[in-house]
Amino acid sequence: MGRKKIPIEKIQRSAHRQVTFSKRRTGLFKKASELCILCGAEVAIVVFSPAGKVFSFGHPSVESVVDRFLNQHDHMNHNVGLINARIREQQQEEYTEVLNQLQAEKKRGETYEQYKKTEGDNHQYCLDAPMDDLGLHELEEMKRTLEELRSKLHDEMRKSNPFLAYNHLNNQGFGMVAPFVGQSAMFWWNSNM
Amino acid sequence: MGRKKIPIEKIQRSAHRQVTFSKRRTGLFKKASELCILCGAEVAIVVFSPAGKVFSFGHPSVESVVDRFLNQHDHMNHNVGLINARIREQQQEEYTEVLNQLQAEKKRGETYEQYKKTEGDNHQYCLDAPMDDLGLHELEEMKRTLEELRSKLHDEMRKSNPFLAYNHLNNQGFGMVAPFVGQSAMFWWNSNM
DNA sequence: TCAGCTATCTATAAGCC
DNA sequence: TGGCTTATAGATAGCTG
Repeated sequence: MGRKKIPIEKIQRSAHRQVTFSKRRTGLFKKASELCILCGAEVAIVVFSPAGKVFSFGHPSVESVVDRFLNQHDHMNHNVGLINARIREQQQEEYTEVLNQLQAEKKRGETYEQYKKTEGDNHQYCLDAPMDDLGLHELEEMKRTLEELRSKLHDEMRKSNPFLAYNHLNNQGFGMVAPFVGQSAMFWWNSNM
Repeated sequence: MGRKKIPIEKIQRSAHRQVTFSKRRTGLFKKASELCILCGAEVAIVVFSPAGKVFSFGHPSVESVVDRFLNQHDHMNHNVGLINARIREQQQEEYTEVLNQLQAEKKRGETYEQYKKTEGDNHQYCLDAPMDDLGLHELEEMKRTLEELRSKLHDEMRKSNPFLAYNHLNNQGFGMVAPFVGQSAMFWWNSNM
């Protein structure tokens, strides 16, 4: 692709190889995200550069997909894996985020604008709204909203109520999205797990 | 790509979506293999179709790459976990004190008993239930439930999956009740707080 | 390193079997 | 389903600043 066709064999020049690695890795992740959006697939990608640097892409997260792959017959591990996966979603490699931002900027408008209009500018989302149809843009926006909200709450709690601030720092409770519950994302916990 | 440009959003027609999924999955794996060959990278990809069918690509193998990924995350996050544990310890004292203050503020009511009856003894709570009427007792019960859950999960994870156990010990996630959000209590978590 | 810039090359959306 | 074909959209190799 590009100015010349190159043979599919190891690129000898190190600098050249590094550039190609970056570009193609980005392209690979973009393709993966499109596959997720277009087809509703779940995808996890882990890439190690020759230098040993790691990059990953995951939807809904690397861990959830990998765990499902490794433990398809173990429901306990599956559920626990999902919990942890959701918790760690925000630790995604920069690529996922950057990619989403890029897409958000490029594709801003259309569906997203409509969606935002109906939601208004209050940046409030109903958490039990159907999630299936939300695309990356919306999810990204929602994530930002949650982060903002969390930040505000954190500050608010600290100055108004030490107990809540404590909870924030210390409680071990789990919040989890249970995507398998149905069309709605719901937050729940259960002591019998 | 192709005859027409299509928007990157979920394809509605099922048959069409299935075709696109197959084609793009093939393309994704091809891109991945080229990345491996051209740049000497290690790549693992796991894909679940909406129907739940799994496909994977790995070089040298999915397992080797995933293992490397998981181990690396363990190491990276280990220290963070230690720090957090210490923070929690330091907050313990304050928590106890403030809890007493909270007790003074909260009133108990029959609502709790009714609520508990309808829920039965399974210790399962639906988080989108109205929370406004929950008093201190209820909150404490919830807290105990969460602590039990955490403990069980911890044990379970330790014996079943060192990686997950790691996650549990170190995750920064939290569940919290946000009484001011509205009539529903919502849980969320965040790995960065 | 790092971000554009195109000329080219590849992937693929629609069709058609 | 699963291949082909073809017209286009998208990815990217080689360069440049």
